[in-house]
Amino acid sequence: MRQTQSVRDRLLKANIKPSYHRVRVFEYLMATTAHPTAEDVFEELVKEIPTLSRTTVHNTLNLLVDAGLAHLVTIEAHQKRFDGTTARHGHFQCRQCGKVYDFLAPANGNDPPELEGFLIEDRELYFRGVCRDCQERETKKGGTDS
Amino acid sequence: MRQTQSVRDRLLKANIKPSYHRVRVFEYLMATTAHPTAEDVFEELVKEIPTLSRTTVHNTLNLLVDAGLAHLVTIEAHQKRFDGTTARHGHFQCRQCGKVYDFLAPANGNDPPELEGFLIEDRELYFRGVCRDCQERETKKGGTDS
DNA sequence: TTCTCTGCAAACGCTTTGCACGGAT
DNA sequence: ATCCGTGCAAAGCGTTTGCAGAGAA
Repeated sequence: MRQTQSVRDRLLKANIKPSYHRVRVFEYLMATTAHPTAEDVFEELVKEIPTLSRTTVHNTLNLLVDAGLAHLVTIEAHQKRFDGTTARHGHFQCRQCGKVYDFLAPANGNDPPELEGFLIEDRELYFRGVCRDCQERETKKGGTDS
Repeated sequence: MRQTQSVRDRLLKANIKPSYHRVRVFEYLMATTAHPTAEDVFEELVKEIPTLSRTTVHNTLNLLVDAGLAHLVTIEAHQKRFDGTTARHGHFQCRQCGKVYDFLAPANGNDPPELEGFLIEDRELYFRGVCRDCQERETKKGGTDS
């Protein structure tokens, strides 16, 4: 419950009233590494909060992103994914299984010279390809594709 | 017109029949640095090809991306942007004016160790913040926000 | 003739908006 | 009594799909 307390404080600092729903959404987001979509968050939380609505989840997630408390992951074009981690890191999405992996961003702090004078607030590194599991699956199958 | 020729060749190599529409879409994509959306491409090309339809533009852009001839830029969640450049580079989007800037990716060839064994086919670097122009605009205004 | 590119219109999926209810202060 | 978080339903927006017509080989 003390985590809840710190969550409340962080919301308060961001001028977001820490209602029960908002606290739960924020907690869930920080606890998971699955880069959930708004729908994912809703489906998980509605189990324990049956009256929860999608609108509230959307509202809350947008509030969190606007306040800088959550990250927007746009590695897929048709939907928003959210990330409660504020640490700088990247995402890899496998084009076969669709899974999104986290990785720590390489520690090359230097930003490109073209962006001198730009205020950089957010850095996202997106890699796409085929994950190890899917490659092994391919290898096992060999040329069995007829 | 010789560029058209090379465009045709590249399409042919990718097993895409170089129809007139497809050639024009691909040419346009390679000529611009504006990271157009499908709608942008449509609105530009429909001026010279009045019978062009959005469906064809979408189809063609998806073909190009699947063939690796174009890049999908998902820096915004609600729409797809396309990029005809195959060179490794990054994008910066200003949260005030919405403009997307290109920059050459920093030459940090080393990929994160967590992704060892992963087949990395595509690397995208997305920065968000406030561009120089918008910062200057803010500075000029000072506290004039009423 | 056959193949497939094209285009219209409708369907689709996710997000946002409008509005009214209800709890908290 | 006022404020504002909440939830339902509908609208919105860009993308995809189904199907029929036209053009190329």
